[in-house]
Amino acid sequence: MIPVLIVEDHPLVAEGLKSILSNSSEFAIHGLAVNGAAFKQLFETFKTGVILMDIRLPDTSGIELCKHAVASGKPIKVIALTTFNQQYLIKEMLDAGAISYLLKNATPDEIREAIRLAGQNQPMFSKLVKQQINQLSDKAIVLSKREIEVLCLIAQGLTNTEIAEKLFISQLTVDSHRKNLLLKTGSKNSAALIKFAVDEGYVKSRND
Amino acid sequence: MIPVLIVEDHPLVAEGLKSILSNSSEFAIHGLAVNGAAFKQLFETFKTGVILMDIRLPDTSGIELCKHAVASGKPIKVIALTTFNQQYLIKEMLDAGAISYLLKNATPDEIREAIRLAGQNQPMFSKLVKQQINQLSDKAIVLSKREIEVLCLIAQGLTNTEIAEKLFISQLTVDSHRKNLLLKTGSKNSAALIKFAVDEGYVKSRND
DNA sequence: TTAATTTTCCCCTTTTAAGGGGATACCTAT
DNA sequence: ATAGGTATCCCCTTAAAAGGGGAAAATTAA
Repeated sequence: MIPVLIVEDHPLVAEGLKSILSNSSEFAIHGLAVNGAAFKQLFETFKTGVILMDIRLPDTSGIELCKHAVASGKPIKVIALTTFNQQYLIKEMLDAGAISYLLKNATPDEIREAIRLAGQNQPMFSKLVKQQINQLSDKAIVLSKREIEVLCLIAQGLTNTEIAEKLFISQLTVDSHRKNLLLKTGSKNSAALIKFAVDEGYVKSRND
Repeated sequence: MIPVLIVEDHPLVAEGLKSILSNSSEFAIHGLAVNGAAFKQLFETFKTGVILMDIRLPDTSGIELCKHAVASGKPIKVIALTTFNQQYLIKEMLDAGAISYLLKNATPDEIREAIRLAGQNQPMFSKLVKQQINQLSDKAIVLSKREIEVLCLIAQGLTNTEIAEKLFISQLTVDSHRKNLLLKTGSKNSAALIKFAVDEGYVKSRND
């Protein structure tokens, strides 16, 4: 019996997970956390096993919770289970110590298999996630903290002058950041840049 | 027993739906369609009842399927069940004849209640969807076909000149469309415009 | 303590977008 | 038939972004 802790705020998905795991005697559901606070409480009594971790949560991020879990030193494995297949998030999640990364369109079989594998310390990734990871090693687009900061302000419609005022730096500096953003992301202009930013998860869409 | 037809391509969500409906003797699951083709086939033998309809599907849109179902003249009710709460999609779906619109973070109780109500020809909407509908009547932002066309090309990074060439119209016309887009959406510049466009579902994000 | 990267700042020119107008032809639905 | 919106095209000016450099501090990592 592999103990499983589910972190998932969507009732329907949580229900689906419970359903596909409870039919088998292989897995023992330790509990369901619908937010970060609930997770931390449930995690205290979780000695070993696999954590199915959603990333976008009401009060915090699955990335933070993953770090928290890994830092505890307990023999646990974290499997990310989310709708987002952005390089950015995948990298953060793996850096945080997750062993596997599945998309929410995964089949029940895939999820069960991922849990089994995690128990044997073996990773598993959705097909699309694998592609992203391959591209990661190839020529990863790495934006600096400041660049992401500027990017988000651009997405809000601020001009370089306004951004400069907001960040207490010269407009010329913002100009540079903007130019580097276009260069790094390969975008032709602001419009394409923002499209890219939303696609890659640098700027959150209202629907994410 | 209310017959229910589920149209849902995410296995986990489908599993969740089956689980919350099969525990009760109130509902009879007629079948699960994971795409438009499967739906049309299952729908042929579906005489009456409620359809839980996802919007984004692999081969088609739930909006089209909803129109198809309503056009059949059968005594059926369509409930939209999706992650998207964009005004644009809500309007399209309701225009297509859906009676209710729920978001995928709905609770099992809410979903069961929505099905019951639909059986009595009564609508039900998620809280956030209600807000969107209220705003719809207030001051709906309605973009014309051509404007949406231009908007998508702007999101791809094309300049007005390039868009003009592509659409075989004058650059000045594209200029006008762009100005109207900024005006209608209340955006200050292209960056904010594209952010808005993705948020509202006019431009599809890779993750939608 | 180097080396590498990031952040900061500056020069220049050209292109594009934004902001302010207006106007005509074309659908489409009442 | 006429009104409302759409789509088209045109004028003007100013503001902002894009594209091309370069370079000195400040961090951060090796």
